[in-house]
Amino acid sequence: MHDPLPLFPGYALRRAANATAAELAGLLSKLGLRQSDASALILIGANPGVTASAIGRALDIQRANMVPLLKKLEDGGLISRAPIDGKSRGLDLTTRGRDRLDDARRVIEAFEAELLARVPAAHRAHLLPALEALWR
Amino acid sequence: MHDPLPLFPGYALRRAANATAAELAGLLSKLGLRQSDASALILIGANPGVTASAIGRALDIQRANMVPLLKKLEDGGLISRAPIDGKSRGLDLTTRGRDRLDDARRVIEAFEAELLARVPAAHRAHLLPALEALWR
DNA sequence: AAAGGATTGCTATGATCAACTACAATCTCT
DNA sequence: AGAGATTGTAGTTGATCATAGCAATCCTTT
Repeated sequence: MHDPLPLFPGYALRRAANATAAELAGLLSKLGLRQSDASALILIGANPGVTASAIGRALDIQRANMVPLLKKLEDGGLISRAPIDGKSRGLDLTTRGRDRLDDARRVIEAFEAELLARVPAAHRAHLLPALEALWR
Repeated sequence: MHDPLPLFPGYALRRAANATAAELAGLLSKLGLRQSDASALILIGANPGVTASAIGRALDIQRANMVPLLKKLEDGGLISRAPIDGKSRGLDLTTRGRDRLDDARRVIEAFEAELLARVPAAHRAHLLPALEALWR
């Protein structure tokens, strides 16, 4: 069957993203995390006391959709919230959350390394700059 | 706010794919098409008489989910189905479907060209090969 | 030619995810 | 003090995708 689609960079981009996202999701699910969970943990770990809104902005997740995400993390004992002022609450990792983040980071970094290894050496260094140009 | 995520190629890949997919979806919606619709039209146009299952395999869409997709295209008068044998039906573009495909192709090709133009020339030629290595 | 297994198209259902609206409380700027 | 923006939350909706099951048909092997 003749299939011209893979020649479109945009199509290849979507297929590659879907395929790799599915792989990573499978790995993270063993830790009980989705990608958005892991991303949030990473950001909270790197920015103790950050607000839910700020995380949402960084990850392009609507404020409203942060609610169930953070609730799950809190219910799982991974994060805690402490009032900053009357309306904002700062997010922090619990000890448990820090451990889980360490696990997730190991999984993610191994996976990212494996991704790069798939790319022929001649193209490898160009991937990230090219993607950033598309995104930002 | 400190955000280490964009340094991960896999993360940049997902963000770039989401951003560009949203842009393309906006363009195609003016034609009343989603990406999967347009992809199906392209494949049917390139392979007259192809079956629904074959399209699904090429696009990684489950057999069951092809049903409403093709139904919409047929209801819109873009494709027709003719029995191949007792159980398979061959898909073809109607005149209307061919016209719509031409429109879609123009939109997509202009968009793909614009995508490539965003990528600095030094990286441009490396993008497609790198993506294919990740995907296949 | 008969039979077992695979394929096709379809129905129906459920899970998941993200977008949206709306709202009250609070902050910030002038 | 007041206007406008921001924060967190609830609730709803729509789109997408996976799954399981089914009847009809096909293909291959014996």
